[in-house]
Amino acid sequence: MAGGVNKVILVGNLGQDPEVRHLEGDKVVANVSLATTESYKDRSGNRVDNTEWHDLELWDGLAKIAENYLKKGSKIYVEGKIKTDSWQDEQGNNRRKVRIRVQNLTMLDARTDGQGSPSNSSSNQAYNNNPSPQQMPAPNVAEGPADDDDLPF
Amino acid sequence: MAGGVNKVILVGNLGQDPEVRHLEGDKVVANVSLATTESYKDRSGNRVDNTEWHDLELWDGLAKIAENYLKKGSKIYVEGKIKTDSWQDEQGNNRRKVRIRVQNLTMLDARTDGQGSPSNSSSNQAYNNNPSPQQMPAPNVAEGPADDDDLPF
Amino acid sequence: MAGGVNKVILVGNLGQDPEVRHLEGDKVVANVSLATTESYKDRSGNRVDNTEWHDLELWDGLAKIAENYLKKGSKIYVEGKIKTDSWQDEQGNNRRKVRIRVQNLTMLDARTDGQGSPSNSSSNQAYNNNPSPQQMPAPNVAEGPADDDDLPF
Amino acid sequence: MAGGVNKVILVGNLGQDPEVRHLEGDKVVANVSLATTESYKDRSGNRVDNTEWHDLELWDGLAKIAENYLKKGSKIYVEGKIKTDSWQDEQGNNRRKVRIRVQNLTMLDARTDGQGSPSNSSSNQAYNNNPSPQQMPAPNVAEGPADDDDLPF
DNA sequence: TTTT
DNA sequence: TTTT
Repeated sequence: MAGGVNKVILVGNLGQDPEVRHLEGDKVVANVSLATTESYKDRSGNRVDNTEWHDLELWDGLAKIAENYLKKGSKIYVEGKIKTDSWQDEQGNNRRKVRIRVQNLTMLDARTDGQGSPSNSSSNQAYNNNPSPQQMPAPNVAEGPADDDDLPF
Repeated sequence: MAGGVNKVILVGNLGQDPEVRHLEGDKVVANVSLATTESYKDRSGNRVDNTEWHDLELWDGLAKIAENYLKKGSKIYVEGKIKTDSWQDEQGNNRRKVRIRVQNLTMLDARTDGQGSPSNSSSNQAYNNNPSPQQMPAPNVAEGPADDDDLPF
Repeated sequence: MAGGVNKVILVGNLGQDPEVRHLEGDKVVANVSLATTESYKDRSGNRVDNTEWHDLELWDGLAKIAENYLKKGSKIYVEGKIKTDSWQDEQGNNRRKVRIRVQNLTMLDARTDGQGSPSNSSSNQAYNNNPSPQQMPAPNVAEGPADDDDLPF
Repeated sequence: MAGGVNKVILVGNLGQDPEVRHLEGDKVVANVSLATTESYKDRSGNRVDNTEWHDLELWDGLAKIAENYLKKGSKIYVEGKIKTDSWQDEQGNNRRKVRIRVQNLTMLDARTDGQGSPSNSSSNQAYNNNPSPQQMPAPNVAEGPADDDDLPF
């Protein structure tokens, strides 16, 4: 035993729409590719962008949030942990893939008009009284069982 | 460009002594393998330990700290960012390796008597010979130029 | 002495325009009031919002960023540390005020057209008048000396 | 509503034994005073220690951990959120107190001999085979209901 | 592959 | 005092 902390905090944009798989037993996984870009000036004073791509894995309630509210370009804050998957490929080589298992997600896009869903702009009234998934993103959601109650309304 | 945050926070123990290389131009790199262990009870009530290994990369002042004060078993707090190195191997395959570039390091071992180590690793010698309580290492060091002043005493 | 970590990570919106003071010797301070809102359902299933207000203190380069780019409503990510100011008030009572000393700031608003503001606050003027793609703000800025170079263009 | 992140990460030492209160309905609260010390050299090259004291509040399972395993001097990692309590004092003045509501706790002391309890040194073997509360701290515990199962053994 |  |  050792105790320990394994925590990742990212703010970035999705490079693609989430890939969501519904598994047996009501399990859901979403895979999300997230870019974090660092911007700095090099010695010559030129601005340089440096982008790191992160493979996120979301389960159950968080996966449903991803499925329903995230898409290519969405900006999110996530908290999670680093997790390395290991396996052997067809040639018998040991392979490893590092992923971020997401434990908390906050959407950072403005929601003034349905986040790119073309129609259905919804007033705040509508948000409180009459939410529907297409209109109302989940601002901050933690990992947990796959109840529909994980959806934020 | 996009702005973004790419932050990792780890608390764990070194699996091995740091590997330190002195490069030309006073540059120093240390590679450190850090274990973070998560402990939980499975459904049958048995305690299960789950260890994740992280490849840390430290430069310059932080690398010297690693060289002089860290060894197998040391417990540390680090803050850094995820960074993927990509290259082609001899067979022409694209390879990727995820590392944590360390930006801040705090030593968490008690320092009362040589961090508990009975024997005489050379780093420990230096550690034990020189310091008096008032001079003991400031266990929290940030990334920066490789001055000797990065050493905490 | 003990080593230690004192880190705060916040994502929220400014409740007011920043208050900026230019001090002697080129020092600049900005005070910013930041709301973080937590949203949950109570037992009766009603959505409840819980807002915490944080007093941020930014110095020099970060203060200039605040002065030039932030205003009431801006959404930001900040990293900093907790810091308690203590003093005696006029009645001789000991008073304490907790502030967040900001060390890193990332702007999270979309920047497509002047950050959504229709009118002409002077900071926004500067923001709108000047920029070409190469000059756009680098939304992620760390604490450091008060050079104009801390401004992201 | 707004989404938002309010996160605090601290590593430090208890200034006093925890103060624990058992409330009706099986609720338990622990108040803990935690010091985080920052160490740096001033312009004259003298080492300066700067200590910040944090008022932590732990509930239920975490409070029991505090009650059973923490004491003056213990080193811990905590994760939590900032939370301001407001009230009126006897003179009718508005008063505010900032506290850290702890959501995660990791004990960082070496466990070689009962964390300062003088006897009962326990090998790792003992840890795996035969743990008893006095010997075996809780390495990493998250906030949750007050089951005895929150105790780590 | 994102974002600006 | 923000935000939705």
